[in-house]
Amino acid sequence: MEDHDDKLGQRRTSQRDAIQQVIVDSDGPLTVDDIHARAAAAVGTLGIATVYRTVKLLMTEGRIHSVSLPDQPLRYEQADLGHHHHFQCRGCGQVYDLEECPMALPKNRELAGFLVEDHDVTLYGRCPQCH
Amino acid sequence: MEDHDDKLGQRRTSQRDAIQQVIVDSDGPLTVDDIHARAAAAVGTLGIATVYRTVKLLMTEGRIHSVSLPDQPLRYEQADLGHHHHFQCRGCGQVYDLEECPMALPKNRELAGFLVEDHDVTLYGRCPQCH
DNA sequence: GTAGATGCAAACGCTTTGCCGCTTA
DNA sequence: TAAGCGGCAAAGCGTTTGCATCTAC
Repeated sequence: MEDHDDKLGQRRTSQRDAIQQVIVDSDGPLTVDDIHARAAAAVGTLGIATVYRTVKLLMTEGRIHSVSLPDQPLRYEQADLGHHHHFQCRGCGQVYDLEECPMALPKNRELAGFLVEDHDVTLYGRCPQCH
Repeated sequence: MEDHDDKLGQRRTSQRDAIQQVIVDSDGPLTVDDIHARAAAAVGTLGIATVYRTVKLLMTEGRIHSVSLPDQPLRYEQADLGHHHHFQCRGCGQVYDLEECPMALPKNRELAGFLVEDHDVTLYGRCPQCH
């Protein structure tokens, strides 16, 4: 509730505030369309190009990360969530953040000759509402 | 070395043979451009549209799967590889298949209220050649 | 007042599709 | 020889960019 109060770019605008707020308030990564739809409700007009530009700006400033799931548009989430993974519900399609890390592999270990520095895990199944 | 001898679609052509062969011979998932470049070497002319059409056909017939990595074009690999995961080298960018599954989570277990049916893991680091 | 930000529409790049000639069976 | 298939070029679609207007500072 603090970091996104910093000025983004040179000027603070209601559009950028709204976009950052939407991302901070979400409990999972959002697509550009998600962000656009939610932020548009908070500001009067919001062009999709502004969302793309702001997302790109947030990316280059390192405030958000992209999250990719197979055959789906990129999603974005704040960068300071720490180590976590994602769960996509096969019922409603929503993507949630998960705190637990179900990986048995410590960092910087070797696996079959490959030096593993990092990992990405996506789980699929049913969210509490859908099962 | 057997399955792709089955006829794909109604007629067998050198282009489709080449595309299937490239996918079978690879030791990791390939992008459309990868497939195009490698298969073009085997046939005289090969339009990129043919690769897209053949990949889509292979997908709908369930012979290949798509593999997505963040901020990168989709890759494709044969479907009958069994449970496995992927490793991307941060040196050369190549994606490899890994036999071992470093997941500590059994199927159909609950995690924080979510019923986990399946998972996807991507590891990042250095391949044998790059470290 | 001035430079940065927005919105609109045009441009762009990757993927898909239409069309016609070629090739397989 | 008939219909599937491939190549080419046009169309689509999501994302980016140019430009004129607006606005934060």
